[in-house]
Formats: sequence, structure tokens, C-alpha cells
Amino acid sequence: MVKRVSMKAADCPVARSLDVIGDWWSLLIVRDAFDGVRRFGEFQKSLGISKGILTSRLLALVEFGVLAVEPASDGSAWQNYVLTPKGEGLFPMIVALRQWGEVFCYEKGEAHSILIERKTGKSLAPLRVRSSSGRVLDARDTLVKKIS
Amino acid sequence: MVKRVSMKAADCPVARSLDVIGDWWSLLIVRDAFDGVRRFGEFQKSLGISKGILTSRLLALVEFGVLAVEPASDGSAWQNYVLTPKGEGLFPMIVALRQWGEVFCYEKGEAHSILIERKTGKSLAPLRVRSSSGRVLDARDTLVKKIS
DNA sequence: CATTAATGGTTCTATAATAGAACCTATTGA
DNA sequence: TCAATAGGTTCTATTATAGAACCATTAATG
Repeated sequence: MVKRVSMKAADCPVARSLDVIGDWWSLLIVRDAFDGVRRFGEFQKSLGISKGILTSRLLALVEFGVLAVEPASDGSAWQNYVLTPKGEGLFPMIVALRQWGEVFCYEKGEAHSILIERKTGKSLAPLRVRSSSGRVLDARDTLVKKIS
Repeated sequence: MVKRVSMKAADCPVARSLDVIGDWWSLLIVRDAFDGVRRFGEFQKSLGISKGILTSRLLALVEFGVLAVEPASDGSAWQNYVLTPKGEGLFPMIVALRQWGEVFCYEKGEAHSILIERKTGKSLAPLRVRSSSGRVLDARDTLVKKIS
């Protein structure tokens, strides 16, 4: 083993994405960031992650431009980790993960946290893949065109 | 370290999903499965993954119900790994990953494979998170309600 | 102020996961 | 019948992770 295989230069956007946020912790960190978690200690407590790993994941996410470091909002000398626009772009990903988990990873009647619309308190519509004209598509309606 | 931390029993669907498909290879295997890859050797060649790891990932995905083993379609004695309905449910996830990668992980002008509608050859619409009434939402319009 | 406690790390060791090669067996093709 | 291929298993070396211990700053308390 030279090194864990990297997909940094892959032709496939799925692979490149996974190279950035495809490890065990990154998406959970991003999820927490969407939930308003900002401080090192908050992440650590929320995730139950070791400090060393958290440090390395936060550094990587900052380096990749998913998170940014900024002065803490409470006026203290500490710093906050906040989502950049690139990080906010992961919102559909998180929602997709959540909706899939809700449907396929819980028994009937088993409780879980839910994502709701702030204004109405109602849960969201299921994500749908659509054509450019708005028609709902499933996987069989699509095709990957490799680069030539 | 007792064992790699598991999210199997998490209250959060995002965490449970990641427990199933959140490792380095599983989503790439699923991506390939959507692209029509079915045979052990095809996965191995396409991914450049070690055989040992591929074996363990395929077994895990079958155990989780994402893939199923069936007799090869060509009449040979080998077997195919195909997506179950649970696996097909990951389609929006893969599309989300792909679209995020396209936007944020490539330089302008850099080539990548593209996902198109089979019938028209046109690329897909960007995924949108919507309220139950169909309004487009961003992260700030939503809220996670923890279980009590 | 001086002292203590909390925050945000770094460093260390043990264990688990991964990469990659070598090997093995059943099936297929010649 | 024999060689080649597909599909694994096993082995070793290396890397990543978990978790504890430690340390430096900052913030809170007397």
C-alpha cells in the first residue's frame, strides 16, 4: 500500500466529490454545520469523535473550501467553523442521505430526527431527479456519457 | 480503539445512511452498478480496487440489502451483483454527488463524464430541495427536529 | 489581579482497515 | 485435454483511527 487511493483527478464527478467528502466523518461534520454547530468542542461532543481526527477532518474541509474559519460570533478569541458556499452546496446531498436513511434504514415505528420546513413545520418533499424540462426520471431513463 | 465507530443505532437518518454507504468504496460501487456494471471483475477493473476490499464491500452491500446476487445473465455459472430497490433508492444521492462535484470540483473547461437523459441526450436539471407544497428551499429555510 | 477551569488543540500508543501482491480453485474457451 | 480467465482467499506492509494523556491559551472566578 503506497497510500489510500485518491480520486482527485478522476474523470467522474462522483469520484471527485467522494475524494473530498467521502470519508467516515466529513459528511457528519457538514450535517452538524447545517444544524448550526460551529465550535470545535461542539462538533466533538455532538459526534463523539476523537480530537485528533476532528482536527484533521476540519483542516481538510477548510483546505477543500467546504468550511471556513472565522472569529467566534460571541466576541471571544476562539474561532468558528462555518460552511462556505461550496459547503452549502452540499445541502441536497445531506437531504438525499437523510431521506434515503428514513425510508430504508429504520423499522416501522422507530423514531428518528426529522427535517422540517421552518415556516410551516411540515416535512419536505422527497427529492426527485428531473430532466431539464422537469419530468421526473429514474436511473433507467439516464445514461453516463464518458469523456472521449 | 475498540472498533471503528458505528452509527447503526443513531437517531439521525444521515448517520445511519453513512453507516451503510459512507465508506471509501461503497458509493463508487453503487455508481458503477447504476452504470450497468455487474460482474466482480468489471467492478475491480473499473475501480482499480484490491480484490480483498472489493469482496468485503460487495458482501457488506449485499448484507445491507443494497445489492443482490443473482445468476449471471449470460447463462454462465458466474454471478451478477445488481441493485435492489434499496440500492436504486440511492439514485438521488448519486446525482447529488455528481452535480456537486461538477460545480465545485472541476476547473472551468476541465472535462468530465456527464449524466444525460437517455431519450433526449440533454443533461439533467439541478436537484432542488422542496417543501411539501413544492417551493424551493435552502438550508436556512429548514430545521432539524430531534427526537424527544 | 491571581487562580482555576474550560477550550482547543497536539502527541502518543494500540488496534483496525486498506493496498497490493501472491496464491488457489472453478469455470470457460481452444 | 489443456490453457486461460474469473472470482476469490490469504498474506504482509503500511496507513488511518480511537482513545487517552498531555499542553498552551483563553475565559471565568474569588
